Amino acid sequence: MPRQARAEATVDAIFEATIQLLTRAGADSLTTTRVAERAGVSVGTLYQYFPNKQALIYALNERYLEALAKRIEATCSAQAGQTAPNMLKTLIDTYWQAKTERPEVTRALYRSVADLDNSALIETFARRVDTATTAMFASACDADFADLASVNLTLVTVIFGTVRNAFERGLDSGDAEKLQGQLHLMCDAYLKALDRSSIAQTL
Amino acid sequence: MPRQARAEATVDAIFEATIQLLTRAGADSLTTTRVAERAGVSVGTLYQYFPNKQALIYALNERYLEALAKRIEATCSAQAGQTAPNMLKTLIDTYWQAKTERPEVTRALYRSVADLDNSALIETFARRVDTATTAMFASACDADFADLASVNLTLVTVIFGTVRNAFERGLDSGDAEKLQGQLHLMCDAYLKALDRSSIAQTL
Amino acid sequence: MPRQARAEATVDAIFEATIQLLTRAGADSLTTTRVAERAGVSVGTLYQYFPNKQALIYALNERYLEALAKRIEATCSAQAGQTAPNMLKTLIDTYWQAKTERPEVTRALYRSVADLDNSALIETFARRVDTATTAMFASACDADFADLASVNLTLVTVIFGTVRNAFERGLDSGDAEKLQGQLHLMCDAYLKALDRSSIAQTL
Amino acid sequence: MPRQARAEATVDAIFEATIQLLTRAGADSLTTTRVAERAGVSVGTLYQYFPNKQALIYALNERYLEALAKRIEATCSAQAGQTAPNMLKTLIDTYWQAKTERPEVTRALYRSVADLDNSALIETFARRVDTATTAMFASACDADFADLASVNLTLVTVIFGTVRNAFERGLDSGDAEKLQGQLHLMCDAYLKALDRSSIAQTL
DNA sequence: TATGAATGAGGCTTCATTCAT
DNA sequence: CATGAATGAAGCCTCATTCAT
Repeated sequence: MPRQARAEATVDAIFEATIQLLTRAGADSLTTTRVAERAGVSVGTLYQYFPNKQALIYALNERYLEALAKRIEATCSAQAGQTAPNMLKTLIDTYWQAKTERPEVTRALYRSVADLDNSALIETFARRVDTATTAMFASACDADFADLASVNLTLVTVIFGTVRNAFERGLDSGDAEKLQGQLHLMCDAYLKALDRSSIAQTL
Repeated sequence: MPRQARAEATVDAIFEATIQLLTRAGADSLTTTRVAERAGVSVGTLYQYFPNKQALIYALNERYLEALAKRIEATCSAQAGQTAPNMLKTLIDTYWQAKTERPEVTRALYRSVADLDNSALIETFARRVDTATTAMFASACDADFADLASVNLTLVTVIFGTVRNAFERGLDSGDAEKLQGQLHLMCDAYLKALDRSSIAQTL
Repeated sequence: MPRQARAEATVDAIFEATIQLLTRAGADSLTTTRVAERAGVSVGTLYQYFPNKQALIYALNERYLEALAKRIEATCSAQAGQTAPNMLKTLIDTYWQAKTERPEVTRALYRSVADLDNSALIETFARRVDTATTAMFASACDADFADLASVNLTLVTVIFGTVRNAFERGLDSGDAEKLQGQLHLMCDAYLKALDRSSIAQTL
Repeated sequence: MPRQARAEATVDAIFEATIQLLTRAGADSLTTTRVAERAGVSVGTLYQYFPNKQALIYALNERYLEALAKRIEATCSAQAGQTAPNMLKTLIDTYWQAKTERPEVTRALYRSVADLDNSALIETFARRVDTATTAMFASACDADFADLASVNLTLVTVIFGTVRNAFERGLDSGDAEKLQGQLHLMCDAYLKALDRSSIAQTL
């Protein structure tokens, strides 16, 4: 147990140090020596846990996406059986919150990814999220989607994309809040439009 | 003028070489020597045109965003006086097309930006686009927006964000097309919803 | 005794692992950790038996040379009182066989010696061999050497040197066999020439 | 010309520095930084001429063997048409001299080779030498070899091997001289023995 | 003005060795 | 006695940048 625990603590410290360096100074100042130093371990130790620098960055992103996916899955479970607008609202707010609560971390991770083949990571994340949100939307008490897959893809892509773009633009909090509101509105409108078109198809 | 022309050709060659390297092998293989080599000039010459490597990447992105902004501005001018749905459709398709027609270049530039303070670039780009799209929407023959700034911000952020996210997910062309259609639908629905709510407010 | 036995087994395992690594991958992949791993013990244990890496390699060579010396001594004892040509033949064949029967091991040891001050080892080995061969040649029933020391040095150096050089050239087995035959011939001729010159001197 | 000349001077300096380090301190103190330092250039420059450390050592050995091969070829040409014993004497003395005149260099190169796949080098060298010595022996005015290839291989292997072994044993100059004399004797005796056996075959 | 050899700081990584458990 | 995680000095190599030609 002490072994296991210590190892975990070490890895945590390394991750934390990585994020700190990434936020403080930018991706190019991220050296393995510096990470180890700030984490309070020797470089050798770092290399005992990560075979190389890329693996460290990869693992960091993996861990972040893992946490984010869990959070979204929790949100989706909690919303099972609710109305679609409620679901949307919760999904938007959760994701927005997640990306915004530690903006430097978010930015740091976006940057760290630059020289990394993270497509596998992204795909895994996307699949998990898609599964969760699809299940949620399927359980909506007030809607029945003709093409759930398509609707789900659209909503997820729009919401996630919008949040990222809002983030990158560096909107001030006023604009951000307004935008968040408008996004709610837009997604709701989309659902209603779908409803109408599906009724039209049914008739 | 021959001097001018030669210089321009050199700079073009350097940019092209940069993109090629970025495309072929990833950001970490982008060395000034390699860029110069592929551009058919010496490193010294490269440094005659760019004070350092960052400046080169910065200029490359600047040039790309400049072209993209011009394209969007042209689209907006061309759509002046049209119906809002038409405007939306054109805007979405233009942006989507621009990001998709040379996907490796798009990806390369996304990556190149990693260790660059490109916020000024982004801001300039955003301002130009906002001006153009705002003017366009203001000229719509079938709509009159109560809070044009807000609507504009929303649409631009949603559209650009969605396209980027779609791009990053690596959607296959079928899904991409579906998504593009749904995005049209969603934006239209948003406009209609605005209309109704504005009427409601007016009453 | 169980203690003793276990220790010996461990040391054997370490030696074996060392040779395997040396054989498989070349001297630069020979790390203490890797040796321990392959030997099925921990690095700590390895350091219980050898104060440092050099000592391990030194001991390995020592052991090899010890075995080789023993083998040569045995051959020499067995040949006591025989004819000189028989002695030569046996000496050549024994040494050739010893270096050839596990060529990768031979090569591995040659390589391992690179950054080692093995002159003491070599000298000890040389002295033992010289003693044994000198005694053997002195007992030849058909010869009486005027300058036994000189003859012995010559024969031993020529034989050992030739075998090593043949080994390094990577001769195919056909050439190797031919060469071995010629070496017999040459050594015999040498003895006869000595004989004649010694008779000449006597007259 | 100045460019070419400077480059050559630089490479020479690097080689010289490498040999110095190799002789002074042993193979494991041979670091690229140290080589560059002693050669009076920067590491970067070293790496402009040699892609990595191994390549440097390889090139050093290549150059040494090239020079040695040339020297042997010259000796062989000079001896064309002479008597076989003269040839032998010259060959032995040349090789002995070459290996002995700068013993630290010889030793250093023997060691440097440890973690290098120099089989190609050795083979090339062997082929060149074999060609030269074969031609020489074929031209002997007093001998006609039934199996020239075999005789040549034997003589070359014996001579080169003996010299190396003598070298490694660290013989004092008295013993060395004696041994050299005995080697002459032995080789001559070998030739005579061949002669007799060939006559025997002819009869 | 173009060239490209030279520079050298600094990054990544390995591995012999130690020592707390 | 054995273990193996931790250490950190030190090696190899890259690459942005300069400057003599």
